Amino acid sequence: MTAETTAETRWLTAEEQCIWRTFLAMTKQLNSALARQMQAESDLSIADFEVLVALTDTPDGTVRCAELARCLAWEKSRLSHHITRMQKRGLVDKRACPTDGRGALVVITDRGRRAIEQAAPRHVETVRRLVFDKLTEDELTQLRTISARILEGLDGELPE
Amino acid sequence: MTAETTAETRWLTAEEQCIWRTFLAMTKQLNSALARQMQAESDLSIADFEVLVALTDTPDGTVRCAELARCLAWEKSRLSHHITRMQKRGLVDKRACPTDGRGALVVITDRGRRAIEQAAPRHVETVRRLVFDKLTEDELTQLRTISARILEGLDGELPE
DNA sequence: CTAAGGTAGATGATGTATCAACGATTTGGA
DNA sequence: TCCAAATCGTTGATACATCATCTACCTTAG
Repeated sequence: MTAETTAETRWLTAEEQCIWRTFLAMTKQLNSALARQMQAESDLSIADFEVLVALTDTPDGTVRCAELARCLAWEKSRLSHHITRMQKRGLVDKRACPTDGRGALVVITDRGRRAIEQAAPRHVETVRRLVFDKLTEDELTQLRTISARILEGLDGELPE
Repeated sequence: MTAETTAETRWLTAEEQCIWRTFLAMTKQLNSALARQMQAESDLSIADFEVLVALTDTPDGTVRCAELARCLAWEKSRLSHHITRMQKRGLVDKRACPTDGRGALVVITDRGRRAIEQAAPRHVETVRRLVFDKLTEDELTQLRTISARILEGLDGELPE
């Protein structure tokens, strides 16, 4: 219908389609399962968990918004909205930054600390059960190699 | 801090953490890259694409809502909302089901057909470039084995 | 010192996913 | 035959991600 300016499409073979569909189903269902588990057992989303992990990685549980956005690879807007919601739930708090009048500091609250201390072991246990316990040593090595190689090629595909 | 009712947590070793983080980063960035490509080149989301693929898999481009929801593994509510939006964009249409008064049929429109015929080759090309071209034959086989094994264990983790 | 340009974060609008509740219809068993 | 239960799809509420835009503040060239 439209002119093919590039070469003929290299469609996937039946074999390749099967691999691709299996891989997609696995990643999708694994993410769902991890999210469900954390929501059900700890009342946190994966995003909440990531924020809390980043905060507990520092000695005082305090991180600049910009730094947090960078290390989570989130848009600053997404972070801002998310922190607002987490603040309403009492998991984090916000403070003015003493060294930069534009800045804001995110601080983990006691409630936030209790939440992640309860969530972390259960999350790790789930990851172990669903992934690490299922694979042999060799397969884990293969998974790392494969993931790293694909990831490498994605660096050139950044959002502009 | 809280009583450990289960055994000690089997935390991930540094090695395991590295594998896990690499795997998570890969799947996340791969999904983003695929979504961005389809949005930029074909003005479709991955979800739109999946719906259109399911519709073109039938001879008349018509599928019952319930069947569509089942084969996409979507909630019926999500499908309903999504189809409404796709209908507004002229990609699909809805009809009453002649054999079941409760039912609804989703039909692909000419515009929807043109959209997927343009999108499909570009999507396949991207999948090839980002994944299949990056891996050896052996690695593809390994990826299938690994994905299948993890997926198998997830069947028991269905949403209730 | 001041004006220009950059950076930090907040906000509102839009599109999307999930959940609970609902009305309509079909189905299966008494 | 008739009613209760199950199924089908829709709707509204809520939560989340992204985009464009905005304000406040910092930095630096002049």
